[in-house]
Amino acid sequence: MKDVAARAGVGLKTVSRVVNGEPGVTPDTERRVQEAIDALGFRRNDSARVLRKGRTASIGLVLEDLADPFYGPLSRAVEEVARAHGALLINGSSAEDPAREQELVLALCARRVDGLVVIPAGDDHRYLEPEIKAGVATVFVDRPAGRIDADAVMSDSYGGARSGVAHLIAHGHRRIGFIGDQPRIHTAAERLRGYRAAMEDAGLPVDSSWVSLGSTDPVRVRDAAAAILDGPSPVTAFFAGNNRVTVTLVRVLAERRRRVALVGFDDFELADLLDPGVTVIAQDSAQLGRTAAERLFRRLDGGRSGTERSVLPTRLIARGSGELRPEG
Amino acid sequence: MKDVAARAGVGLKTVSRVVNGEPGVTPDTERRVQEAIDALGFRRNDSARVLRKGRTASIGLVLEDLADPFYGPLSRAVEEVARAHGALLINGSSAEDPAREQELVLALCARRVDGLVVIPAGDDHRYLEPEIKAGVATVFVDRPAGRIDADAVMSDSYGGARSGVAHLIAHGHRRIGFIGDQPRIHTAAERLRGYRAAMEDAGLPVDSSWVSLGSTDPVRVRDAAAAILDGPSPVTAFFAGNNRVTVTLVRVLAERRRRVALVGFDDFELADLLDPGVTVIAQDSAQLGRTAAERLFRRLDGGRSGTERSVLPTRLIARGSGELRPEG
DNA sequence: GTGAAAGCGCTAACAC
DNA sequence: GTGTTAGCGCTTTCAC
Repeated sequence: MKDVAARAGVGLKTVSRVVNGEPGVTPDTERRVQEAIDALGFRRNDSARVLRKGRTASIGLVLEDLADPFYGPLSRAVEEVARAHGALLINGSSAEDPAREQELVLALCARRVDGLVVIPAGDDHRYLEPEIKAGVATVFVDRPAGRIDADAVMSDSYGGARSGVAHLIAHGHRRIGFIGDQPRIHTAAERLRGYRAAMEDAGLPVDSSWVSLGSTDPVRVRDAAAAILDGPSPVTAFFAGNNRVTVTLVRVLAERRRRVALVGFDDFELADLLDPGVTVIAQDSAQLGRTAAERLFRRLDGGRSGTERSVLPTRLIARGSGELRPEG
Repeated sequence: MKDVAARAGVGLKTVSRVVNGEPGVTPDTERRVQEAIDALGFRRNDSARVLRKGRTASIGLVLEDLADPFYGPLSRAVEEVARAHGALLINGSSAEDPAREQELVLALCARRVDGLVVIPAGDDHRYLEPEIKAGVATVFVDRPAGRIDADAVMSDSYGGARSGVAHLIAHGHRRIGFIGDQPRIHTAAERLRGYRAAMEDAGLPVDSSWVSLGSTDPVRVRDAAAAILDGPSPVTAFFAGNNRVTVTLVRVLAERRRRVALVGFDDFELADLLDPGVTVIAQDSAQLGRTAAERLFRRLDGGRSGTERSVLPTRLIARGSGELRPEG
């Protein structure tokens, strides 16, 4: 910038004005400056700008896994909102590891992102307290923050699971299995709670052998399903705790002679084209991201209100697999 | 940092040493500094650090759409490599709009990212020349750069399409349709070229009504397929130019009485569970991202060699839809 | 082992 | 309209 000023024979501040489109420069001067800029291939260094202005015009997004189809639309929605506010998106995957989440969040704070959208992997976010106090707007998505009071935007896991299981019960099932993610993950626990509530509503007992929580690794899910189906008290239907589990269960069930009903949490592409189509409790992950990002920018734009929690509704989409009658 | 120094009763530089784990500080001093840091909730401001050091330890990734399943694994792979090199990933979607791509790339350069991984939307990247000259390492992925000489990592679109179409021909098809993305997109053009080559290899004519290039919007693809199937010279098989097209074609073909064979470029989740399973030319998008990111860091670590182009092989996965015999 | 001074590239505040 | 000065928070250099 100094070089540009020298070359154009003007002061530093005049260049700054031109670069930032500020008023108060004669067209003629502006032209000279512009020429110098082009000749030197000058581009403003935003790091210095940030240092001076305090705001980075960037927000951080921490999620579990960029490659998971559930997060694609969410991430995209956050990006769109950020873009509309002139901000860039820096993102990182925690790989569902609390330590890595913290490392990532703190790295983003060190970069002085203006705000943070976090899909938490851990359940203790007290490490964020000083940052939030220092002005980093933070919104949690999909799951609430642990041990601190913070904004959160979530889907109705409990209600969704409850209605999904009730749907299976309404179709005559009495022995229903539940395979979900690790119980320390909030949504997994909530969905399990929804399952239990639906069973209890209908006066049905839950055999502990029907419930399996753990990693969503296909091998684990496959083993769990086999144990439930081949055990002493086999189920006639499954409720799958998420996307990944549903897909694996579709594979497992396709290999079996006996038809087992299935309702999964989360919609997924091509669910309608499978045979039978997979009945799901759909959540709108893009809407989740959009709502969170909008909340974030509202905070950044001065909204100093208390923390809010929003719960977005889910929607049952019947496609066949959840309407199969009990068999065997 | 100044505050920390004051509180600990030491010089600024000593704090800096402690924060960066540099040697030359007595354990006792270090402890005092650490206490002050904790008490004040101090975190180093990386913007200032960047300004001084010149490197940001972050790389930019520009892709078409974060929500597209093809880019998830790619993005994830780039992130993993970046992480291994201690860098953060800033990313943005171009939405296949050249202007937006340029805007995004320049914004990233203004942030002084150390390097750039770009899936180009446009076909003229001369705007990047000053940046590259200024030291921003840049690697193009999936498609080559336009009008500049730059590193690129791509899948073998031509060869893959050619082998896919040859596969259909080997199963008795003589009238094969091609539906692909807009021809200005390099991969789309290459795949079309592969299609033509395979037809020519077999001495088969290509009726111009069999070929349709354009947006991958489902409505557009659906209309194009209908026109080809209901036209005067209907095909007995389709080659789909990408992921999105394949999925739409699966839907279209499922609604028809007559079986039409299908081979698609790009694998996708659940392709094996459809009926018939979808035969695809698979490319390894994670490997694409990994290779590109590694090339990038090799450059950043001083590799000053000339530009390289790598072409990764594709793999035909036969699942049924591509092995259907001509019908009608 | 430690600290003072200079300066990275920019913008805010205030002269001219 | 335009230029000058100070300083954002850190690292570098070099003296102690």
